[in-house]
Amino acid sequence: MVQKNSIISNPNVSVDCVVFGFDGADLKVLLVERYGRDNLDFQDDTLVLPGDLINNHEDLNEAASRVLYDLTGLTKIFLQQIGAFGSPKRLSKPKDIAWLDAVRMNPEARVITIGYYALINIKNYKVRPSSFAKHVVWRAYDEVGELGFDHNDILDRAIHNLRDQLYREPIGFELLPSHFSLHQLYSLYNEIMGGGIDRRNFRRRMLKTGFLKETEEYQEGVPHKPARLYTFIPEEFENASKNNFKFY
Amino acid sequence: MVQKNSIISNPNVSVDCVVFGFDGADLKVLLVERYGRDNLDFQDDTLVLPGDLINNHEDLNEAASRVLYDLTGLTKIFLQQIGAFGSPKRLSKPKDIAWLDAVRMNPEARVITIGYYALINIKNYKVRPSSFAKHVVWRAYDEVGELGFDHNDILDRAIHNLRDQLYREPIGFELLPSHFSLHQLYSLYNEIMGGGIDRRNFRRRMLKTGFLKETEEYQEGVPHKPARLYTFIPEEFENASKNNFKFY
DNA sequence: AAACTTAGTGTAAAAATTACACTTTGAAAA
DNA sequence: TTTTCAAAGTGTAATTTTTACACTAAGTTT
Repeated sequence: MVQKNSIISNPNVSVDCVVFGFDGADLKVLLVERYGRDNLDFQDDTLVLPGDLINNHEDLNEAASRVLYDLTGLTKIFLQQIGAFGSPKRLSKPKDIAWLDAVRMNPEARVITIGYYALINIKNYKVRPSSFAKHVVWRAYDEVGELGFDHNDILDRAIHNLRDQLYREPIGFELLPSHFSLHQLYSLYNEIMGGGIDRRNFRRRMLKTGFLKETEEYQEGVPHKPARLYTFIPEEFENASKNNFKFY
Repeated sequence: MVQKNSIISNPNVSVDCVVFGFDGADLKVLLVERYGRDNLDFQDDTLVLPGDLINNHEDLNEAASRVLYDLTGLTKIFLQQIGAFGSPKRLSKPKDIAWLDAVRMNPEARVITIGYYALINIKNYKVRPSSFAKHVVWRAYDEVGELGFDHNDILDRAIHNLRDQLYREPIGFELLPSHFSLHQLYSLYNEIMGGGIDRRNFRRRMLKTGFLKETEEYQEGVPHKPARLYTFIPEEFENASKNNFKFY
């Protein structure tokens, strides 16, 4: 168990965030263009998840929150840890090695990253004129290609955890405005879960949970019958439906 | 996102394992007495989860496997990551600080740990005459008291993940001998899930899954009708019951 | 006024879940 | 050898949950 005389060099530890948003039709992921730390001129066209090294005295969740704050200006973002990624072979793609070289990092250097996923209401997100706004891009989940480092692995775990959690906890609201139509909610579930949800059954089931409250507001500016807007009551979830919540 | 000129000192990274076993009645956890790295004489009576710092070039899972191998002599143990624990305040209990002092570690030093949980067949476990066998103890889950460091937090996450996974994947078999009675399996589920499972319904449901195969063996040495033994067929789970598996 | 588009609604059949008690079998005791 | 003991093994009916499915209502545009 103890490993007596081997020399252990401490790895760098970073956080990387999979930020999900929903535009009404597609599940989107926030990506950034890779840049060089202390060498900001260097840049390849590789997309990566937003992330950063953790600071001393910083909680892991705090580090993830900080990354999100820098990126969006938002605090109190829904955030969930999905695990640690630490294979020494994380950085093996030629482009990754070129990047390491450009930023003068030792390719042998070990980086462990803690993955998070976050849900944000895409409308609340404002490009930050400071920071890295100009390099930030929303990309449809289906169209995310190859990312740098091992970020596709992190994304895989993130979508898996998202589906898992969406199935069992009322977290979908994090992706929507505070007042939303049942159609918006339906589209969100149907999209994330991969389709096949019955519209009528979904509606009944959602309303039966008791944690949606109807408002007196209606959709505006649509060329057809406007839908009633609802709002989510977290307390009702906590109390009433003691974990019987389930969706498809 | 980038944090320009702050000095970042790399934390130590360790793995800690919650090793579960089942003795037929209780869910057990494997604990070790804390000792001092490079100072093996120092020891307090505090129990902790088995763990170690990761080596260079070692995958996180490899590190966890190594810890388990050192402890049990077993390879190919069921192992599941449960996440990273990295609050800078992890080491705040007086005893923990005394320990850090005794082993000459800087109390400011940052340690991030990756938690795992493992399932082993308690009968296969042999105390290793080398290593730390004399300090190893199986403790009933209900009777684990206060552990050192933040290991109670890790244990909480582990039991939560175990229940979650047991509910959805056929992992209970990892805790049993390869041939087992339905009663053993029932006790295991009932114990881990916190009781209340109907014996007859459980039996029917389990057999209906199709991934239990009956053998021609029977329980021996019991003072009553001996139960038939079954065995688990992983392939049947993979193919047939495409994720429809669910228990209580 | 007609056409278009999405909102909004109910029911019946099938499947899954739950609750529940007696008979069988082998070993041990009388 | 008979009785007793302890756990093994078995089935059904009621309830609940899930699924499949199509038409009317309402507001906007043409």
